[in-house]
This record gives sequence, C-alpha cells and structure tokens, in this order.
Amino acid sequence: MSTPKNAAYGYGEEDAELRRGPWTVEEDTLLIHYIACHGEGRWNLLAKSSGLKRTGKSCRLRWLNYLKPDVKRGNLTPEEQLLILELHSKWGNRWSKIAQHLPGRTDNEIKNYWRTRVQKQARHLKIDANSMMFRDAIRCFWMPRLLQKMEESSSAMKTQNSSTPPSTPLNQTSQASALPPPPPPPPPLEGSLRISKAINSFDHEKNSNPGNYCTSPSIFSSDSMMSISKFPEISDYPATSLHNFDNSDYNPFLRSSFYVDNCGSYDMDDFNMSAMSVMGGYETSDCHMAESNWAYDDMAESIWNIDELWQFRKLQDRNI
DNA sequence: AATTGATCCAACCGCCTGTAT
DNA sequence: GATACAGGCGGTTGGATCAAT
Repeated sequence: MSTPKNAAYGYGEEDAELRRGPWTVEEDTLLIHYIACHGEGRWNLLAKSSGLKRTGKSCRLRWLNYLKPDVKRGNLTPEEQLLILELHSKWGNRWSKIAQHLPGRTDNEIKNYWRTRVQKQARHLKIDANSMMFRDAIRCFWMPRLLQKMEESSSAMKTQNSSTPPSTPLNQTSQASALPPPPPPPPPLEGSLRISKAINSFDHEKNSNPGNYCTSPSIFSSDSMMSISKFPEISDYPATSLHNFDNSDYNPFLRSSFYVDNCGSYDMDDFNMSAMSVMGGYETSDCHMAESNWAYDDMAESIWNIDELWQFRKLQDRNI
C-alpha cells in the first residue's frame, strides 16, 4: 500500500517504493518470521533482505512497539501509572528510560499516556504540566489516590477470591482483544498490607502536619512503601519512590490489579469548579465540568477532592 | 440514525549519538 | 579528525474509534 502522501511529501524515486502507514498482517508475519530466523538489529539490512517495502526505522518501530512478544497490551495499571508519575517527576520526558522500568511497556505508550492523560489534566487545571505546581498536585493528590486505588483493587481481589472470571480492561484495542485470554488472577497480595501502611502513613502525616505533607517523603518512603521482594534494584532510582518494581514477566503485584475493572470511581460529586478555583487563582470561568467531563474519565477518577484542594491551596499560599 | 467533536494510539519525522571506516 | 551510517529518542501527526448531541 503506497499512500498518496508519498508524492506530496516529495519522497525520492526510491522512497516512492516504500510503504507507509498501517502495517498489514502479511507485513507483520514477514517481519516476525525474518526476526525469528535472523534476530533483531541491522534494521536497514532487515528491511531490504526481508522483502518488506519499509524503512529500517519503520521495521524497528513496528517490532519494538507492537510485535515483540513481551509487549504488554491494555490499560496501564494504577501501579504503572504511579511509577510513571514518579519517574517522570525525576527524569522528565525521558520516555525510554522510564519505559525500562515498566516491563512490557514501550516508550511510545508511556509518552502517549503522558500526553493524553496527564497533560490533559494540566490543561483542565490551566497549569503548565511541567510546572512545580502541577508536580506538587500530582504528588499530593494523584499519587495517593493511585495508592488508594491499588489498595482497593487488592481488597477487591481478596473478596473476589478468584471465583469470578477477570473482567476485561476498558478501552482494549481490537488487537488486544484478539490475544489469548489472561490467566486467572493470582491469590491476594502480600504487598497490600504494605500499601495500606503507606496510605495510612500518608493520612497520618497529613492530619498531624497538614501544612507540610505535600513535600513529605513518607508517601513513598522505603519502609512504608510496598516492598514486594521480587523487584530488582533500580540503580539511580529516587529515594522517595517505589522501590523494587518487577522486571520479570510474572509479577504478581502488577498482575493483581491488571484484571480489575478500571471503572471504579472516586466520589467526585462534591467536586466543583469553585473548589478548583482556590488553586492559585486560576481562571475557571471557561472550565466547566459539563464541558470536559474530566471528573469522570479514568484518569481524573483517581484524584482530588475539596479538602485536598484546600490543603494544596494552603501550601501554595505558604510557599508564595 | 446521522453528525460532530473528542480522544486514543500507531506510525512517522527530524534530530542526536555512537560506531565504523 | 572527518565522514557515513545505523540506531535510538522525543515530538508530532493523522486515522480510527468512541461519546455526545
């Protein structure tokens, strides 16, 4: 399939032979078979030798982002979201570096997640996604909510006790749904207690020291944070973050909530834009719940109630 | 049922870095 | 050291899909 764009883009005669756009099943099969025989690498050579009318880059991208067997499909779990938030706060847009710590996730996927979900929230709040304020907001509200969600997921697992089949994650692509059914959920987590402790630790500190809890490392302190022992060391990992995330294919912690519906929602009924407006005096006149529905999407479901917003506002005032 | 707008994500592009010659 | 090439990375685009009207 040679797209009409080729001519418009001014590709050379040789390039005109190249295919662009979505990959076909035949192309995928060809690439998979070639790599099975010859291995990865030498992508330009691969592109020529395999008979694929694609650039080496295109072949590499297709393999790494889609065809490679260990690529994980489906929604990001709360654990993965939490890790992305934490690592991004440390490394910024180093997507490939972040992806190295999320087994089966590609830099492209993480990048898309950040742009479509996280930056969307920043836009709604009219805060620069790279600003300290937004980072604080993430750390103070979003991350604890994800921790809470993880705890709820593990609790749900306990009660469910694997008697019912796992539900399908929302927004699964058609390709993903074509994959074999997932294995049954693992037994209840040994780490859930740790997570609970982390949340309790956070709540305790918030209550005893409400003006300062935003910057407290206790949220992710190593002794209160989940410490499932399978996770390998992450060399230059932030001291305040999630230690010991797993790089193995089978990670009971990650998988535990992978099959939990992503449709649980936090109580956002009492959330309104007047509450939002306390955050740094942002203009909210053109930012309505009805417009954005952001309180109900799967990202916003995990964040922010009025109390926390007031706390956040106090903190901001104090810092000014 | 049709239309429109929003969202998601696969794929592409250009730039940068590392390596071989 | 200069050049060419391959591979990797982050930013962006555009088509497909979903949701709202």
